[in-house]
Amino acid sequence: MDYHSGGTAMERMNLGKLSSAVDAAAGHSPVYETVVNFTRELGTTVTLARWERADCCDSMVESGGIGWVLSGTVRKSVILESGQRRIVDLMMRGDFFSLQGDDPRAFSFEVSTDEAVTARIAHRDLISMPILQPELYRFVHERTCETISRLENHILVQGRTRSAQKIASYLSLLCARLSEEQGAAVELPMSRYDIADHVGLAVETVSRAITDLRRRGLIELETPRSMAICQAQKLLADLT
Amino acid sequence: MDYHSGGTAMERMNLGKLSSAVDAAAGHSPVYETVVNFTRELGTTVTLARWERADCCDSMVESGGIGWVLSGTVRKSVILESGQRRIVDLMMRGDFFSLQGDDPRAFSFEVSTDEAVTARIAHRDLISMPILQPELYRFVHERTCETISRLENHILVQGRTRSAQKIASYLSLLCARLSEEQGAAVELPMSRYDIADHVGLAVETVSRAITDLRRRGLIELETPRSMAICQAQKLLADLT
DNA sequence: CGACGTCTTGACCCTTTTCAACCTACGTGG
DNA sequence: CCACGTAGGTTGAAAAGGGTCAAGACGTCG
Repeated sequence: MDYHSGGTAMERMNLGKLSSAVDAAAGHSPVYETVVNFTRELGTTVTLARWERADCCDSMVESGGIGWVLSGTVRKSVILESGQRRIVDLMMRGDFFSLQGDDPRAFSFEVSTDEAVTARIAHRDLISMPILQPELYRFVHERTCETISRLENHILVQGRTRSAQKIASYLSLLCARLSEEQGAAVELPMSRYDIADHVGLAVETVSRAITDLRRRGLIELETPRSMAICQAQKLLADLT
Repeated sequence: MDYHSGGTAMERMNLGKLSSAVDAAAGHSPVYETVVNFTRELGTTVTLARWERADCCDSMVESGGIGWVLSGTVRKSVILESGQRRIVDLMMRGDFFSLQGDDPRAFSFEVSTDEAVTARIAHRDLISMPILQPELYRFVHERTCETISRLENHILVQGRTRSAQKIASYLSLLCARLSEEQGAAVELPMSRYDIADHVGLAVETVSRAITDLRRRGLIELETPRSMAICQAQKLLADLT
């Protein structure tokens, strides 16, 4: 077990503790189970870390390699020269992401839920993996392709020209990832500001679009953060 | 050598012919050399195909796996319910992309240059690769991560709020990928319509933005398709 | 309580979309 | 050879949409 040091408010974890972290993530999905198994099988190669809300996980990036999320939500963002923040990706339970230490774009990773547990393999360990653990390396590749799909989906969302379309398709995808059951209320792991910085709209526009969808009865908001999709088909179809 | 059948206007190729296809792609980059070597080393596992302008390369997708471009430009796109086309990714010499036969999003691949040469490994061969050819599989993973970077870059471009910013950052990235030398004139592998469908703007807005950049002296257009960036720094800095 | 962050709403202005026209290059067929 | 159609590109004017600025509501935490 490799104990990583240098995290800000991060708590070091070992594989024994993994179980509790995993149990905390309610509503296991089949894919998520395979990710947990993958993490266990890696043994000492993997580095676990537990983070709290708003923690900056930049210490992960240094050694390169790949990372994934076991619980909670982590966002990948960058600050532009203008001072604006852009969120590039949003990683939730089971999602993988690449860690490139030498990336000139200088992305940073932050936790947006109360807590989050991440795992990672350093670049040096990834190098020897195809020979030592070919099965596991294959799994890495599959998950990496899934990351590509996730990004492609987001490109399709961002490609929408009208704000209501953007928000509708964005929320559809987000809710589908957050909960298997259709129509269930989900706790959004991000603020309106986060959504705005992710889809490329002004906060006010995001707020207006969400209010609009609520008035039309396509979604329901118990609190601003707790959302349920009422008519999944219509939500997408109406706003073509 | 696996001869692929079922391509539309595709010409079957073998590895011997690869050399001529590769030589045709002028201005080799170090990364591209490694991709060519990778292709050669794969031997009979790889399937090559030569396509002509506007060819639809959907036959590639069926067997799943991964593909990459040896010369020319291929775009990955999808038709929305509304009939609009959205271009999700643009692959050029050396770029990899994932092929998922069972993808419900039903992407299609088209050649946008006079000709293009692609290579691919079927899913079934990819499965046995980590054990049989661990070195090469590692290379696949690296290139896949590069694909993630490419998509992330595009998400950043799409996140820009003003059209001049979008087009400026889009063209900067595009020209950097097309030519190593700064300020050289490049032949754009896509029409204004393609650009519009890729960044999420109306064609007219794209045309106006480009004209605007030309008037300001940031870019030069010999023909609408032949473009040179005059002031790379300023092109990006001005439009923050 | 007051300060703060989050979310919402309103009014106004600017940008982009839309619709229309026009231009050029190119290929086809009379 | 020229007329014609088509595809790609550009430009203009009106309409719609989103950004910006300003203000206020709400909950939480010290």
